[in-house]
Amino acid sequence: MSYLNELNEVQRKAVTNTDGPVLVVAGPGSGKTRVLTYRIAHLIEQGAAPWEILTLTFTNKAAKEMKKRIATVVGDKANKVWAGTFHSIFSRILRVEAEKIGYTSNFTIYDSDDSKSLIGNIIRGMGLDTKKYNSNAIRSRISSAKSKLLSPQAYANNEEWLLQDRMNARPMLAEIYKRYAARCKSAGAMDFDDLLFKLYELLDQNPDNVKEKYQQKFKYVLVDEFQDTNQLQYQIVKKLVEYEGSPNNICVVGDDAQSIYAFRGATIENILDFEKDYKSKGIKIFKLEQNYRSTDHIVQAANEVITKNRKQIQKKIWSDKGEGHKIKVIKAISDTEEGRRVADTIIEHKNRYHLSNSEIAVLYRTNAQSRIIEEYLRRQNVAYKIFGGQSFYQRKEVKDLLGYMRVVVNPNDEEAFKRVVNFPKRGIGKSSIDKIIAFASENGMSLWDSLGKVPLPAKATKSLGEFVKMIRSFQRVCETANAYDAASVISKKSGVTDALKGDSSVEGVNRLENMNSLLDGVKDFVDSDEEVVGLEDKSLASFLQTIALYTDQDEDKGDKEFVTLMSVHAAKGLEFKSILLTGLEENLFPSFMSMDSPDAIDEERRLFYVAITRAEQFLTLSFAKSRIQHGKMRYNPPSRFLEEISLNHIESTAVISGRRLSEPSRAGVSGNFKSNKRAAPALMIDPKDFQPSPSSEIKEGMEVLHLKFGKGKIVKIDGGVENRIATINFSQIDSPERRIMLKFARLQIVS
DNA sequence: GTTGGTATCTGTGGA
DNA sequence: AGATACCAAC
Repeated sequence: MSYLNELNEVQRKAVTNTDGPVLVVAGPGSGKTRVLTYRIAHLIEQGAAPWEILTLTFTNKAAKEMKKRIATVVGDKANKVWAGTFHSIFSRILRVEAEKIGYTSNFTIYDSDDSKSLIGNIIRGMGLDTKKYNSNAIRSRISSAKSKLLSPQAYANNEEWLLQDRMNARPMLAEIYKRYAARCKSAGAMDFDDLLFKLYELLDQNPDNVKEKYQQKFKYVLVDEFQDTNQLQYQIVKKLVEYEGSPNNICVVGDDAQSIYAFRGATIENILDFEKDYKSKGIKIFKLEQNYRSTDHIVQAANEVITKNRKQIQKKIWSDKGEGHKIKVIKAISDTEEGRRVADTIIEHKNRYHLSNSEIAVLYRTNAQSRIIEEYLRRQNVAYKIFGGQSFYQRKEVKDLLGYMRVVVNPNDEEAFKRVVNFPKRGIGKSSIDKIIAFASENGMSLWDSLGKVPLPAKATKSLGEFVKMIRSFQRVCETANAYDAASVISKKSGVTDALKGDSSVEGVNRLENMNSLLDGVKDFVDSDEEVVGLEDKSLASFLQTIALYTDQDEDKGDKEFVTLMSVHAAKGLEFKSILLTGLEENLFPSFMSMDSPDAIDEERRLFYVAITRAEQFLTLSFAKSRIQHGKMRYNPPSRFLEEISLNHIESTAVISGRRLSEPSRAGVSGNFKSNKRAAPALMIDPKDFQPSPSSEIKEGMEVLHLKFGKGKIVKIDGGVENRIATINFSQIDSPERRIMLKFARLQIVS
């Protein structure tokens, strides 16, 4: 058991206390994954059967990584451990038990686009105002209802929720939820929340004692990232663990300070309550506070920031890695300058500290920020890879081909049916489809089953007949063929690839390539000999269920060296020698969505905490004074989180672009990063009196007004047509001569 | 039913 | 800015 020697004392206790309930509070970089994997390995070494161990994670990647590390201790047996995401493990169980809840095992998984589209359809079908009933808002409301265990019936009887809906002028929400659930059911589809909710219902209703079956099967239950679970997930876990005579072998691992998924129903109360819930069962609690990842300036900055939050489990992370480098702050004038300077910093890190690309990551709050960074990395010839954002599976052409596969596997799948029934065009238009939908939902049937029962124009009837025939022929292929052979036939005969072959534009070629990559993906799935418990066949149905829950960061890095670009959310659980965290501005990070809620701000702060604790040695924080957001120039002040780090952790007296940052601002706010007089003078002009002129009208010699710099005279204009730069002499400020990009400038012509 | 255009709005994170 | 929704003309 040499692996026990690789652990510190607390870690070792967390690994070897295998019986009864255990809570491991694990700070960032404290060896959490090591504890979890060694604990599982230890269980197996002590005689537990691998298939009796259930380990729930949030990403496929985490599960995969864990299995790999378990295998280094116990060998191939590791593959028999049930380790996976909540969604993937539960969908495997539901596939087996589908008949018990009125589904078939080839049910479809609706992604959020499918859900949104179906909800939009229902709203329009009910004749409701699509502005009041915004399908995204409705979808997230339904999602949060499910995550709080509210079925449509329970919702309709819940005064609190109904009242909230009335106050939001959306009294029909309960009805929409009811219809949505019914439509999913007749389509043989489950959305992401259903994968949890239906399992809960299955265990709760317990047909054929299915609950006992799984209680007995899973002797040990482990949950990673417990702070990100929602009520529903916790209740399911409890159902599996709690029964008469249960040993309560449940181990949850998490860090309340890293809870960043409240927006999808996660509740920090789960980890806060866990202790209480299992006190009488002899819970043991272990706190991992030593950070093995980062040097001290980074660790202390993180501690400082997180103390500003109100609710938390007391703990203080520490490191013995030495002081390390101070945190560097980049203050950029614009988002493009930020991109340029981020790229410069990366070059510097590579040259001066000999970091390789793979040791560097650029993080941002929103995926939309990646574009500018990308541009400057390309200019500097730095290899990079963007994670997240629009995923491969959300591209139109990929969805089209997937749509065919889905209809073949489950012809009741309404969203897939709508997508492909008239693609390529075969003369089945909106009105025909609307008629079918109306008939189907009135009779509680699927669209597919309604075909032939609805009178349609002759042309539509004929094409629909051919469509049905084609799908049936694909289904026959599927009876014997594996996923790849079936997918190849479908892609050829359905006409989706032919529709693209004529398109020789760059995008067209790209689309065809994407479709081919999808086919390659099917092939990989078929050829892979990796053993996954609960997933034993290579059918098309099996492929679809796998990829529905498959996400972005699964692809291996390969041997290519690149700088990683990703959102802060996506970076959770990862670490890099150098982290560049960008866009630290109010309304961006913290997000504007969080501005009116202290709880939401706390969550943003935890997100910031997650971001900075990814860094091992170098942390660079950047913000831009101006940035194009949603097509408009925005001027956001520096993020409050920057202010929350004390200056002694920040590099070189905080001189940034030649100006001291630490001068107190005029308003008397003791902010380190609040603008001071020289950096950005207070407004000289009342915005009410200010009307910017179109930049195209600005010419040399004119007198103009600037909100902050006051009156100025245009000395000269140079630069290209698209990028005219004016040199302006502002007589009212200290250093009067300024060079201003006209396309960004807001100037009012005086004369 | 299809096509192409304009108007509108929304606007984070992700299984 | 970009996607989507809607509308008018073919």
